Amino acid sequence: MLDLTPQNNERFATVLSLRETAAEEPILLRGPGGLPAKEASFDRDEEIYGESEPAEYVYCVRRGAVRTFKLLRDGRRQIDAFHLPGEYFGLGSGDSHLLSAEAVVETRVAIVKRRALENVAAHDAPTACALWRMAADELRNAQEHMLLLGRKSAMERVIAFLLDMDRRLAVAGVLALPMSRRDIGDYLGLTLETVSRSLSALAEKGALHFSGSRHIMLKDRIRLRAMTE
Amino acid sequence: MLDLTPQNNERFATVLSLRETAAEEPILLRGPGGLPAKEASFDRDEEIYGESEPAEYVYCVRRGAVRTFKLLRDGRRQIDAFHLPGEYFGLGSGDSHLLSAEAVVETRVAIVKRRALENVAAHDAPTACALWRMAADELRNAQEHMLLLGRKSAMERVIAFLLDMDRRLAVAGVLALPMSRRDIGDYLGLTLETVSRSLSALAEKGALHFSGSRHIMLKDRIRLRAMTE
DNA sequence: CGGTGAATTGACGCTGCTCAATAGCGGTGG
DNA sequence: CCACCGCTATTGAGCAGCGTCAATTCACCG
Repeated sequence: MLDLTPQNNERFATVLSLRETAAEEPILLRGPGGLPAKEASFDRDEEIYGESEPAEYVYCVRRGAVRTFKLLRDGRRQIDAFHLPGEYFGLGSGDSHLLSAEAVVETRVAIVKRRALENVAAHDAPTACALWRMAADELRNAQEHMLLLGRKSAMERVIAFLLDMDRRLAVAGVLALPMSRRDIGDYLGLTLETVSRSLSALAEKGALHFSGSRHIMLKDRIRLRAMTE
Repeated sequence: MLDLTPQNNERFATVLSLRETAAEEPILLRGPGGLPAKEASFDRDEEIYGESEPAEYVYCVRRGAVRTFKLLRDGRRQIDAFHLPGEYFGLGSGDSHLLSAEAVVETRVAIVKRRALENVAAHDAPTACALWRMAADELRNAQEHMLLLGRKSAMERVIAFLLDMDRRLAVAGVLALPMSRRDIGDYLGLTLETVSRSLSALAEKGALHFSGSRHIMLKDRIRLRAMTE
């Protein structure tokens, strides 16, 4: 399961931030207090950690994709974020995790011991500031997502999702989605059928093209953006 | 509007944290780096700051209540939090606010210059850690709220809201809500009519008693709690 | 190819929204 | 002290958007 073999000596320094504004962000774990990162691999749908488990590690996605989510007793699921290569997860400030995390596809992550990180932060202000910023960035995403979940229509939600994924992982204008329609629905507060119908309607209108159900090319991003704000 | 008259020399030190677990939390702005706090008052429905305004201050509620929210162009509103006495708001890590803030009722807040706070955090690890924790606490609230907005029924949302408010501001078992049904609806992703109907249904079943539409006494909190999880 | 899980599509129903009328509450002034 | 007024909350009727259930169809991978 957890493959903790020391893989190399590279540090988190090469992995800059939660977002592609990487270069300007504070660099977690570099410098004198920098911590050595190990790596671990997870299969598709494999659990990385469970809600309310003690939080032993902090993670950074290298390859693949991770979903973090909460469950209700009857099985309803809310995915609160997808974490893509270069993004951190698992760094709330409490002792135990508040969410569960699973690999969406075959995934490799860098890990660092949480306690070590906290020890550094406790007397190194720049590291602590970096943690603050990263938490604040996640908070901003959560706030935007609450607006989506509380007040947007199904079509608006799906368009917002497509634009976000397009920005974060499109290569040469093509979006290769790692997650299923069910995952998307559980992220957007919809059913998988509603997601599918919305995507079909957009394709029908020529707003996007499919090449296989998980490969999407958006047409006219400007107009799409105007439909979610 | 902003009454920045130095009111007294007390410091944020007396205001402990975002939550009632105050005593155990790190104390923002105490000690050598502690910053002097001024105070300001706002009328009911008065704007405290607007979305995308430069973030000049960080706030702590003294008396009253504050709502922070986002708007869509057509007027749809999502309130992402109510801030009650003792709670901080306005401390994302960016240069400009991500939300608007308004006083729900006549409200008094303590304020501190954001730049001064950042200057302290930049070389004082404990202060930076306190900021990290506060952002992480807000993030936890946001994650719980996403589950509510994405996956809970109207009745479950209203019950969750009542239990949360009961915990945070009930005195002698009675909840005196400062906000309108519309505010509650915009917080829960519902209309004011649905909120009203849910409350009436709960009163009908004897799960709560009204004494005036904004004074509520919950009956059997245990059973109510079982209805939201 | 063939099999299996994912995605699409259709029919129908329910939850919560919209629009509208009424009732209640709190403040104000005669 | 009570009558009035404006705002807030309640309640009702009808409807629509999205969920549910079910049947195909599609894509991926051996």
